[in-house]
Amino acid sequence: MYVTSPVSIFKNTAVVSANVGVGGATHTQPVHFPASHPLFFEGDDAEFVYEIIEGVVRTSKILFDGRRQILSFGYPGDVVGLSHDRFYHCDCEAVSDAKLRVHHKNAFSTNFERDPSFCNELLKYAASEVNSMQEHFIMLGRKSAMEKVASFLAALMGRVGENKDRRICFDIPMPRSDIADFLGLSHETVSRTLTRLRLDGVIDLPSKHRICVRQPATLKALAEKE
Amino acid sequence: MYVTSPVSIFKNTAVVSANVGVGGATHTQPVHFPASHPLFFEGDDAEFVYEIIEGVVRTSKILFDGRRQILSFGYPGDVVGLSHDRFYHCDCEAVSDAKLRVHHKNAFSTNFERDPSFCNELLKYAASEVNSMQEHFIMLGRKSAMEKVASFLAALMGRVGENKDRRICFDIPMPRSDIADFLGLSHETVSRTLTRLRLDGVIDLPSKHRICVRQPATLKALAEKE
DNA sequence: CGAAGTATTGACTACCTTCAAAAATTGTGG
DNA sequence: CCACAATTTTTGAAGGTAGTCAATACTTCG
Repeated sequence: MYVTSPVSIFKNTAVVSANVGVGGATHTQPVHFPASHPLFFEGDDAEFVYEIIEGVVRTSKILFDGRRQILSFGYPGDVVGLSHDRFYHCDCEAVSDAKLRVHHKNAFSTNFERDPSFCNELLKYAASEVNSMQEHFIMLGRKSAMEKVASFLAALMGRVGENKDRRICFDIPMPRSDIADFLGLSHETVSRTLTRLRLDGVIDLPSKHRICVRQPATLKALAEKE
Repeated sequence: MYVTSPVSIFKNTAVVSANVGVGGATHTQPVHFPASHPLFFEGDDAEFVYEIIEGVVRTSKILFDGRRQILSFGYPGDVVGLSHDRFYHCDCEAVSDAKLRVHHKNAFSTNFERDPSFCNELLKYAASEVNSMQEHFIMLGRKSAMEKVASFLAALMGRVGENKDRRICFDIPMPRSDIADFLGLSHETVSRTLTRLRLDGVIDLPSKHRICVRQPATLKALAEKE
């Protein structure tokens, strides 16, 4: 009935992200961005659109007193940096080392005129983007810490998880504080919740940046009910 | 630098809302919906798009156990019910008595093909919609109860406030529980926070559904810092 | 006027945050 | 390659903000 893909919370971007081919854009060489390197800042001239080839980026907004809300994690196939006006509306940095294809914004807008169906396609992605953001509203507004963390892990599991002897494993390239700022929690609470999941036998933590899910069904259940 | 309008949090809709003219649609008579009357439910066939002429509607999502997150309040000029697929992705009800113009979805999609600039226009609105939703992320994830309520009142003030002998007054058609579910709070906390604002002399509450702001500057300051 | 729904207020509780310190990991320069 | 510094993560203890439960007041509506 409800057709949101489990990975949707990772697709949000600067303004609109679209997991679509960038038809007609010049094929530039992917550019390497080292971990923590900024792509752009809020208020900058929105000159470029970034297509993520490899690695992970984060988009965020900062409040005057330093409080931060991470809006999205961008994974390969996602696009960040689209804007409805001249400016970027959030900060964006590489989480891990990343390879990005950099397109000039005009490569997009001229496409709209040449190819109306491309605009239509983008519009659909924008709509599903809005839809996935609405899911995140419930997460931020109405879920407990355990539900938030479990939802986050379950989504990552669905998107980048790989089967390894009965467990579903994946990397978590971002630090705990990023997860915290994405879920509206403190990094201590994220850490404590992960520990509890580990002690309960739901997950293993072979290293700080790697998670193996022993009980996927339990994790999914926790994502909706604690 | 940041070009979000202060009213933006009220524009979010079922999937995409657009405060734009519905060019080319047949001009049907506005239909009256009494207070609390549902427009559509999540999962329903997304047959119609609703243009709000008068009154207020709310869009929401319900969790399995009854927890609710209100996604948006729709005011005159807003459009609700657009979907990227065949189905609605949230519930929608009239908050107060409302007059709505009901368009068949085809009136929109055929427009895309006839008029590419209409699609482009819609895309821009979708992008600014995403932008305003991102503001709401910070609200839900990182703001205190006082900041949330103050932000909400400040936004309403900017959108529908009217000057009355040195105060800015406006109606609040929705019950406290709606405000609570929009801000991710309990209705008791909303009530307590309004009382505190009243005792502090920032607002008057001439009736349950009416607010007069005595100190607009203070209110705006509280919206960002408590 | 009485009933039902909504709003306010109070008391208590709990979840999460904050502050603090220790442990683990990562990075750097010799 | 190791030692040391810096950062990140974990864990602990204490406290606060907001939630829950409950009772009362207020509105609205039949």
